[in-house]
Parts: sequence; structure tokens; C-alpha cells
Amino acid sequence: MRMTESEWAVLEVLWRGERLALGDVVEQLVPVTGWSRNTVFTYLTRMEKKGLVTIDRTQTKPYAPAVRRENCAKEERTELLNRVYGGAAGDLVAAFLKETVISQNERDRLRKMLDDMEV
Amino acid sequence: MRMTESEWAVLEVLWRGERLALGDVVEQLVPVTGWSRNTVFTYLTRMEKKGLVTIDRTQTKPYAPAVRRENCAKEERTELLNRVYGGAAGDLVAAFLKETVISQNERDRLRKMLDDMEV
DNA sequence: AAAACGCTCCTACAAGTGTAGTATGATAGA
DNA sequence: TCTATCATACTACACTTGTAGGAGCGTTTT
Repeated sequence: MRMTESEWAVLEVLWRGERLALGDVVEQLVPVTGWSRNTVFTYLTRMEKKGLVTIDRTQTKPYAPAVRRENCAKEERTELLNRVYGGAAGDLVAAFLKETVISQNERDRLRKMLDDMEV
Repeated sequence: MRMTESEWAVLEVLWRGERLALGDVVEQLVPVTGWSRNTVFTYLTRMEKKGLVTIDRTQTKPYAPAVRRENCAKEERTELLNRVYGGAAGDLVAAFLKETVISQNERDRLRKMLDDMEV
């Protein structure tokens, strides 16, 4: 299931470190989103139901992510790849390369990755 | 605004060619989605309101996309790039390369693109 | 202790999405 | 021409998402 941008924003905060108290989450999220404290709380509890967040109610800092960032990133990548490019990764990568400026270093890194794929 | 998978599916059909009659859309969409004819119709009219579809009610084949596939693909790419990678295209491309098998030809093409970016 | 503040819970409500059913008019075969 | 089918329009309804408000409870600060 695709995540909304709001949910991603919440997780982004949780991914930044250890368990957090509501106040911590609010503090980091409000400048970005402008949400009220209750809105943040609602997101957290709804996301618990969906298995995106864990809430350990015995702790003073109950909130933590229930999913790993890299897994979510992968799902998002795969979803885009399949839906928009029918799985043709070459095309997708080409599109990104075409429209983005990538530094010398990055280019070298990518070239190396391509080379390593040989055989 | 992000499009849902369902909306993408509808557009995918419209992008395949010229104007279509409802029956045409239904015929191509139902095998993939299993939706009822009415559901298809509802999507089309709702998507007209959102500016995703044009309906020319004077024609026998009234339905056509209102947006170009490549533009939508670009939006989706950009959205992913920014939300998940904070704009770092190199990382995103690297992630795709790492997890996907890309043919010899594709690799050459991508290498060439990287080379062409020099200076 | 009374006031103030933070946390949790419950409730709410509009807009958007998924998924049709129904009614009505147009059309095309039988 | 009668009937079956298609298209369009309108309506519906549950669920999700965005965005809180209020009530009750524990804690900290006067």
C-alpha cells in the first residue's frame, strides 16, 4: 500500500533517531507541516493501526517507526518502476539522468556500478 | 497532486491511442481491474473534473487524456526523488542500478549518457 | 492545593476514493 | 415498432485522509 506524503513526513521524523515522546514528534513536525498537536497524535495512532508506527505505551517515549526507511524507499521505487515504466529500469534511470544534474563524483560512482554489472 | 493507481490505469488506456468510446475504455480496463462499467464511467467523469481527462460530448468517441504521459511520468519521478531522496538523483539512480538487472545494451546506453554529461 | 500544561482518548466532519445501483434517453437489431 | 443494449446522469455508501476540538488524567510549577 502506498503511503501518503503526510505519513512519510511523520516517519521521516521517527527515522531520525530513537524513540520519541509526542512532544518531540510535534516539535520536529510542526515547523514543516503546521499541524496541530492533535493532528500529529491522530497520525501516529492511525499509523500504528496500519503497522507503520509502534507505540509502546509503557514508556515515556513511546513512538518509534515500525518500518525501516530503506524498505519503504524500495517499495516506492518499485511501485514507480512498475506502474510508470512497466518494470523497465533502464528507461527510468535514463529519464532521471536526462533531467538531473549529477556531480562528477556521482557519475564516476554510477559508471563503476555499471562496470561491475558486466558479467 | 499525486494520482492514484486507479487513475493511472484509466489514463494508461487512454494514452494508448485516439479518442475512445466508453465501451472501448471498459473493454480494455475491465480485464485488468475487474471494475463494472459504471465504475469506469465514474472514474472518467471524476477525472474530467480534475483535468486529467477530456470528454467531448459531441463525439461518438468522447474520451481522451487531458495530460501527456511523459509529463505525468516526470511528476511522479520528481515527487519520488524529492520525497524519498531529498533530490539526490545520484542516490536514487544508484539504488535502481543496485536492485535491478539491466541488459548489456541498456548499460551501454546509460554509460553513454554519463559520458555525454562530461563538461 | 490550584493552575497550567502535556498526554491520551474519543469524537467529528468535510473531502476524496473505491465501487457500484438506478433511472432515463438513445440506438440498433429482431 | 418493440425490445435489448449502450451511454449518460444522478445517487449512494463505506472507507480513508486531512485536520482538528474537547474531556479527563497525571505532573509540575507556583
